[in-house]
Amino acid sequence: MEPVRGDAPERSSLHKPESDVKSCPECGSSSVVEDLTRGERVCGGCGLVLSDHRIDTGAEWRAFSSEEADSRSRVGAPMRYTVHDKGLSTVIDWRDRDVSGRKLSPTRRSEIYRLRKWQIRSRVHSSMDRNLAQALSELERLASQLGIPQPIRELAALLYRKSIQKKLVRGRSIEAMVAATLYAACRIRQKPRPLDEVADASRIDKKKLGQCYRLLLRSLNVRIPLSNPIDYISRFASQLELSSPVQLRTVEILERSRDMGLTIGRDPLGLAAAAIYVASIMMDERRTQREIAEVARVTEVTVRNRYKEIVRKLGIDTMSLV
DNA sequence: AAGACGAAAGTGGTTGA
DNA sequence: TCAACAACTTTCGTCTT
Repeated sequence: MEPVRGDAPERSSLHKPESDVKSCPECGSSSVVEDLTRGERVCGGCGLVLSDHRIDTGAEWRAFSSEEADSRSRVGAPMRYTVHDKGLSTVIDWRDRDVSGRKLSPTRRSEIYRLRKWQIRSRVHSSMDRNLAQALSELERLASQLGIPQPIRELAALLYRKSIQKKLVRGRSIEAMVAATLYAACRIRQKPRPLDEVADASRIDKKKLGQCYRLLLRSLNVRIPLSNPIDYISRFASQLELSSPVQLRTVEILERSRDMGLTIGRDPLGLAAAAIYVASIMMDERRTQREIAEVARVTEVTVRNRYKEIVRKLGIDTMSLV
């Protein structure tokens, strides 16, 4: 397989273990081999692929000798959108000496002094950068509270930069726009979080957040498809401590429901919740409507309505459920 | 007593005149 | 800009396990 570079969306697969596993779930071996050229992490014991589609952070060129490697290498930290100057800063330090340690001439010295002054001013003192610096720290706070991985944070930061350029932030709270970009980034990467969850973690109410999110979609011309209920399953299932057979059955139910046209115009969260409810009963790991409604952030009524439809249309025997 | 059920009224967003 | 509309929520009384 070709290594994946750039920001190719990673498709979540139910059985793919999280990428930061320390030991192999299959044989227990703790030797994990990174195969960067193939973008995979492989168990050294049994060869099980622990995660694939990893982003290759290595160089995009090949070198055939160490001299060639040296000459081609470009030094510096990787560019990041979550640092307000993209991490590309070169800082002029305070010593009045050049690289070889000699004292600078007076004219050179005043020149350096001037450069340093303007570097400091231009970095933090322009209003856009001040806004950005504040927004990015809020982004970090929010993202870590929600447990959102770095690549998604980077995407959110990129979206925020774009919305500053489009002057979307003016007249709106920074927090609201940050929350909206984070919510959007999660959905783009197919790891959606309920809007309520993001709203709770920030100090923004759901309504404002929704407004900012829609504004973002319209102004940046990004087309984000409806979230897929399946993308919620593994998170909800683990919150409810449901086994993986239940998750599998849930996915099955969702796929059949989609084929029967039960999903159009329905809230993906409600569908996910209802499918989990049905599957949990079928697999004899019953959870109450209330418990499920709570993690999916919908009401019991919605769970009920969806699950009734599913049972009726898919011809699931109600008796076998009880 | 907890969970499930379903009716009725309220909410916020979308659509189309 | 406004009304109709679909989906979801809130609330509440009743039935079931």
